[in-house]
Amino acid sequence: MEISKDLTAASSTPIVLSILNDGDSYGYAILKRVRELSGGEIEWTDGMLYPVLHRLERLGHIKARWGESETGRQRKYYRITASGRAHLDEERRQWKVVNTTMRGIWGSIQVAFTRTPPARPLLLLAPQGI
Amino acid sequence: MEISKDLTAASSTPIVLSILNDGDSYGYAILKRVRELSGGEIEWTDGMLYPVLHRLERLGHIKARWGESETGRQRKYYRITASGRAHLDEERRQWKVVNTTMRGIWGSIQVAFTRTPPARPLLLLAPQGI
DNA sequence: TGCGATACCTAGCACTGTTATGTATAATGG
DNA sequence: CCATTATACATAACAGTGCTAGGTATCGCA
Repeated sequence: MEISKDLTAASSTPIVLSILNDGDSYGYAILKRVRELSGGEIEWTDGMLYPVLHRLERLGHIKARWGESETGRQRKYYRITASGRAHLDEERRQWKVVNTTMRGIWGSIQVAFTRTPPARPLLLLAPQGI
Repeated sequence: MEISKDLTAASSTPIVLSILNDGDSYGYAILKRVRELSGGEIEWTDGMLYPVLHRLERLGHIKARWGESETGRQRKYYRITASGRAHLDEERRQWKVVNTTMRGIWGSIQVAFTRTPPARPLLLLAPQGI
């Protein structure tokens, strides 16, 4: 499926950070991982990904190091930083706000399934004050 | 909450089309509706909204007509077109693909909460090897 | 009279994905 | 042995778009 430019722009950073948050990776592998995670629906180009990686590195959200594959190929591995994790958290919060808002407009179907918490939980594992 | 530029760009079109899909409206009212729908989290500026409306009109997704408020103020009302509804459907599909993908990565970070209870929970406070 | 809310509009800036192109190596198939 | 594909990284020019900052105007209220 073709994803619009704007949606790609909005999702590329949190997706890359999320992938790196699961473990170090490199450009080509990230492209394949995105395709895999989306069930083949999202197809990124390398010309779009590399500038994203360079920008994230410039901002200090990820750090690069050169490494070698089993076959001897040079690879540039990226690792998420503490700053990157904080940024990812912020992006996730924003994404959820927007997603919730949009689903609110779309979904007259969606029923809020709020459940009143029990007045007295069966197990008081962490009482306040401790 | 501050929503990033990219996320705003990606969500502005489907949000505007969704609001107009619920009924005709005009610029200033759309701004208030977005704030209301998001629970006050999304604050659009008019300088951002009007170009969006003009673009959607140029693309044929909405149609404008001048009207009058109860007080005699001039208002530019917008109505969604058939083309606009089709575009909205397409945007929703894309949004869902991306959202599902992102939730997939985020979910993998969290610990899976399987129904299978631990064999001896009380005694497994420390993993083997300690 | 002054102020905030209502109601619309636009120019220039900065950022970013797309497209196209370049470089190089390893594996595969004929 | 050679051609093709996959792997692996990089950048320049282009086009689209929100943001900032500014402008115009009416209405209700104190």
